Amino acid sequence: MDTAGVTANTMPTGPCARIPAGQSAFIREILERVGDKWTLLVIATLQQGVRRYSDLHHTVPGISQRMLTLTLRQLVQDGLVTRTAYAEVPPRVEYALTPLGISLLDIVGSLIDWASTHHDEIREHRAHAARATTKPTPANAKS
Amino acid sequence: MDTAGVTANTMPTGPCARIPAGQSAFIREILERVGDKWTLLVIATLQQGVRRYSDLHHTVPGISQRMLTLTLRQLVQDGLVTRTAYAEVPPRVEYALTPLGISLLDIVGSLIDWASTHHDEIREHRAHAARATTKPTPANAKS
DNA sequence: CGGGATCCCCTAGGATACTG
DNA sequence: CAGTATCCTAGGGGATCCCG
Repeated sequence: MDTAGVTANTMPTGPCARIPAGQSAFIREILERVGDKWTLLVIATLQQGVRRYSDLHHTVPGISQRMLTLTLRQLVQDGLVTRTAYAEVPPRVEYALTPLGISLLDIVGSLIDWASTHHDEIREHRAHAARATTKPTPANAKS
Repeated sequence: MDTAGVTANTMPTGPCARIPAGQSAFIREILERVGDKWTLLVIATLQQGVRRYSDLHHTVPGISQRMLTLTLRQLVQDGLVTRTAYAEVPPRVEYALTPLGISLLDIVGSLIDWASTHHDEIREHRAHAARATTKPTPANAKS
């Protein structure tokens, strides 16, 4: 039974409530930052502490040098990660999260949490989906 | 293997600690679900309550019919949104968040919060980026 | 009104090779 | 070791037309 909204869906007075227009910019921003294929994985790996390039390269499963470099560069540029290069004979470069990066990690944690909690539920839905389109009128047939 | 971990790497016996391998799957899953261009925007719009197709179409700025349809279909299939079609003369279809969708909205809220809090900070970093590569401070080594 | 079907373009991102 | 440069493809996603 859906009928009534779970959390009082009564918003007839205005076209917007909290997220639209103004906030869509933020959503865009977030997606451009962490919505790509590797950023979150790299950040998640860096949560364990300082990591070297080659270290990350084979810790993050399946990432190419190119993508690792690009991802790291963007993260550094955004101030989420620090890059420390040591001018040694065998070059050594270390990457680490900044406080800002760590603060993001917290949110990501929630996201992972959510996914691990509900992913059975979602998979189940996907499974026997393509079923009812939630017909409101059982008496009225529509193919 | 590495020197000293920042946050007590209590995982010396294995190559992975907490996020890698096992969790990367979840990250992947999340990104495939909400990492695309429109999903979060649609969900955010639906937080205001039941919405019709055409309603969404011009509430979400810049979305095409195609993308709206595809996004909604995926959301319905994943059980995040319900689709209710009324067999009327002028067709009417309403979309609404399921409890599952609402639970996700909560997390997204945190994400938006994070973005709105730190986006100045990030923009500032991006601005005068391309600067120092965080040299290991010749006078003092990194902590 | 609420989509489905098509065409087409653009860019994220993989593979490979080279350099300091 | 830690990248950079280049080439190339899959598919995300816009525009357009059509249909029930």
